[in-house]
Amino acid sequence: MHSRDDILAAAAKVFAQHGFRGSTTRRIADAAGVNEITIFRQFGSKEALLREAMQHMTQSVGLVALPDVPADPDRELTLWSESFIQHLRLRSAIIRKTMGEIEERPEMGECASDVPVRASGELCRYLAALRKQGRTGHKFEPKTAAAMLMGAMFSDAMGREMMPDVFPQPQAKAAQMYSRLLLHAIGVENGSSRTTSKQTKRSKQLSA
Amino acid sequence: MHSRDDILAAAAKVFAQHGFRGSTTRRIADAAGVNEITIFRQFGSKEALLREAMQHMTQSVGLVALPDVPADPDRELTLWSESFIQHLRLRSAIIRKTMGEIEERPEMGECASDVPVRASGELCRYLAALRKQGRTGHKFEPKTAAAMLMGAMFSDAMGREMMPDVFPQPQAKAAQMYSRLLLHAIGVENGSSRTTSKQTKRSKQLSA
DNA sequence: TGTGTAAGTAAGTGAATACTTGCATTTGAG
DNA sequence: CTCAAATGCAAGTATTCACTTACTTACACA
Repeated sequence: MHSRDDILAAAAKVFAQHGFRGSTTRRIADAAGVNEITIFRQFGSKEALLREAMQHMTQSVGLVALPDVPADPDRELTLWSESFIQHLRLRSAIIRKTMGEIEERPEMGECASDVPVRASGELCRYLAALRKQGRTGHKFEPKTAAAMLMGAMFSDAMGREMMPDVFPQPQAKAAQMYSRLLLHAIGVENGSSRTTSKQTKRSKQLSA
Repeated sequence: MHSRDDILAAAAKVFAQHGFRGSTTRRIADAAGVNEITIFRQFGSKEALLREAMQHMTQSVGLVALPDVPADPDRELTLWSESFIQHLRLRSAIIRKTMGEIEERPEMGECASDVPVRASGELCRYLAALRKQGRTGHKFEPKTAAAMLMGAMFSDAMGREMMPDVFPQPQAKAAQMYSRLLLHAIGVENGSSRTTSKQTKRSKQLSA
C-alpha cells in the first residue's frame, strides 16, 4: 500500500519543489497520499524523514563510467558528459535547494556532494591517462581541466532555464561542445586512435 | 541615524544568511538596530523590503571591463576572471539562496541574473574580437567558450567550500588557470601581440 | 510654544506549523 | 476467525511569524 519508500519519494519531490522549510509535513503527507501522523510514527520527525529521503535518493545514483584506457576521447568524453549533464538537469531543482540551505543544514550537502566528487575523480583519472598516452599537446593539470568541464556543465544545468541566452544552443549539443572545447584546451587531436569509422555512430539522444 | 539604507543592508545580510523564509522581520529589525514596526512603516511588507534590498544590492555592482581590442589576452583575461570570480565569491551565500528560491520567487532571480548576463556578453565580445584578429587557432563559438569559462568560475565560487578537493589549488590562482585553459581551447598563443606598453590602457575599474 | 513627522513601546490577531494524544478502523498473519 | 500491528481521524498544544492597533516619545522648525 503506502510503503515507506512512497513517503520517501514524496518527501524528495516536495523538498525539490519547496526546500526544507517549505516542505511541511502536511504537504509531504498529501503528496504521499498518507496521513500526516503516519510520517511521525514512521520517521519520528520531519528532519529525520528528510535526511533519510536524501540518503535514499543519492544512494540510487549510478554514473556512466569512463574507460580506464582512452581510445576515442571525443566520443568517450562526449558520452560521459551527456550522461553527467543529464543527471544534473534531472536534479537541478533539488541541487539548488540543497545548496541554498547548506549553511543551515550542512549534512544534506555532504550527502549530495558525493556524486560530483566521484565524478570528478573519474574524470581526472581519464584526463591523466590521456596525458600519459602522450596524446595531449599542452601541459595541463587534470584537476583544473576536470573542474572546468564539470563546472561548465554544472552551471549550464543550474542556470540555462533562468538565462537561456547565456548558454550555447541547442541544449542537446551543449555537453558535446564543452567536451570538445576541453579536448582542444589540453591539446588532444580530434581523431580517435585508429578507427574513424566507428566514431560516427550516433550517440544516443538524451532528452532534456 | 537608522536610515533606510541601514535597513536595506541589514535585510540583504540576513537574507544571505537565512534566505527568504528564514529572514524574519524580527531578525532583520535586530540586525538593523531598529524596531520591527519601523520596517513595516517604511516598506509596507517583508516582501517589498527584500525586493528593494535585492535591487539596491545589484544596482551597486560594477564589473571590470575587458578591452575593446585585445592586446595581451592572457593578462587581460586573467585580470577580468579574477575580478569576476572574486565578485562571485563575495556573494556566494546570497547567490545560493536566490537560486534555491527561484521557483518560488522568480523576480529576485531575474534581478540577480543581470550581472552574469552582462558579463557573459562582454566576454563573448572579447572572444569574438580575438577571433576576428586572427589570433585563434581553432574554430570555436564565443558563446560556448564564454559559458565554459564563466561556468568554471561559477562552480568554483559556489562549490569550493563544500568540496575543496575537487577544485584546483591554490584558490588564488584558479581564475588564472581557468583563463589559460580557455585560451588554449580556442588556440590563442601565450604571448601578447606586440606592444606591452599599450596594454595597460583600458582596465578601468568601474566601481565595486 | 505649538505642530507635525518619524521612531519607539506594548499588546495582540490570525494563520501556519511541528508534533502529541486518544480512540476507532483496517489489515494481514497464524 | 483472532489478535496485534499499522493506519486513519479528530482534536489539541505550543510556538513562530507577518502584520495591526493604540498610544507615547524625540526632535525639527516656525
